[in-house]
Amino acid sequence: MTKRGPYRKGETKRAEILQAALEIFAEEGYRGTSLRKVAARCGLSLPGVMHYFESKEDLLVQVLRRRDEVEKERLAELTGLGGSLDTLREGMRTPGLVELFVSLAASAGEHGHPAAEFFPRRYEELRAMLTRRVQEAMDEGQFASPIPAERLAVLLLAVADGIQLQWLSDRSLDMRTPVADVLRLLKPSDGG
Amino acid sequence: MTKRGPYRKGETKRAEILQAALEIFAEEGYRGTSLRKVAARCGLSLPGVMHYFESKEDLLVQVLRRRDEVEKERLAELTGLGGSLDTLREGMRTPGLVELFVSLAASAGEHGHPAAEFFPRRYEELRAMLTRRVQEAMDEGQFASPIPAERLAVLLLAVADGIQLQWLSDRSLDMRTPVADVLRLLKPSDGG
DNA sequence: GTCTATACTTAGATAGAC
DNA sequence: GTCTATCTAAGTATAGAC
Repeated sequence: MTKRGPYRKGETKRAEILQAALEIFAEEGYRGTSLRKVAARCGLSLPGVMHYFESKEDLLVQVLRRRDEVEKERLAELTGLGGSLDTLREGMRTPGLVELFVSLAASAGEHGHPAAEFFPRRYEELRAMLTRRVQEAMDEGQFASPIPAERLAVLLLAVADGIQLQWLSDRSLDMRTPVADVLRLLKPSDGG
Repeated sequence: MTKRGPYRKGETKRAEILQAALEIFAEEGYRGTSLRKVAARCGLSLPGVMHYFESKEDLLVQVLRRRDEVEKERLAELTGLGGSLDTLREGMRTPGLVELFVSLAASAGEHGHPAAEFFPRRYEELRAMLTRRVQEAMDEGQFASPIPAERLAVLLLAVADGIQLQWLSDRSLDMRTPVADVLRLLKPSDGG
């Protein structure tokens, strides 16, 4: 039987385009990559690609969105906090994707920009998820701090994002260490 | 007497252009702002502006560079760690400048891009400065942690940067809290 | 609904005159 | 040092074939 149910017609093609874009961005960086190039890899013309997306920015955001969905599945399986934060970056280990992520994050404040819809929601969800896991860790006595879980979630997310910025400038930097370090600061045994 | 000494001819005009760019970016965001617009504010044509800069990206980076020099002077006056981290962001409190900063940081890994020269150096300097101040605080007993000062510097910088990413998506977020929170985690009295 | 061809518009870059 | 004119690349919009 042909694909029906949850998949509308054309969804498979759209996914194919996003996949092609993802690959090109990962290989050559997303800057200096025109949509015509993405189209060529799919054997399409530019308007052929634009049939599936409202604008270039829309396509870029959907690349991230797709990436996120894959991550989310993995995150759902995990319960640990360290693993969650690591997973947040694992899908972003290629420079091209990190560049795309950071660059679009810069547009999250522009009204009408697709990123302005994506990022606030994404951050909300991530903070909520992290807050739960921090709270769990505190309940279990793994963490101890007078700072409420919500604020620690903001803090942890900031570390995970911020280290990526530094990593773009210095790829020899290990991205796991800072995350591990904050978590260590939260361990009761490490207090003065 | 006319300006001589350390200032070459044309430096004043270059500064004027950077100032105009800074203002426009602060007012309207740097995206969607063409160089022709910047040129117009200076009473110049596009080539008139390009005479002073190798490319648009070059101009953008120099806007950040200029901003940084102003910050550095303030930073030199401070000795406290919290104040240093706060100052790092105060010059970046307008969304347009934060967007510019984040967006260019995304290009720091591209060889040949002006940002690839600016950001690694900037981060190096900031980490060195923060390392010194963290070490001082530890020596004075204000902080206590088995984690070495260098790594804490990376961590603190990540928090300061990362919170800006979240801020772009949610401007109601207070950027000082997370920085204050990490510093609090480092205080010996807060251990479990 | 899917896709091509074509044309439009903007923006950064460059050449050469003054 | 600055302009006019021009070039090129890229995103966008339209018309229409299938």
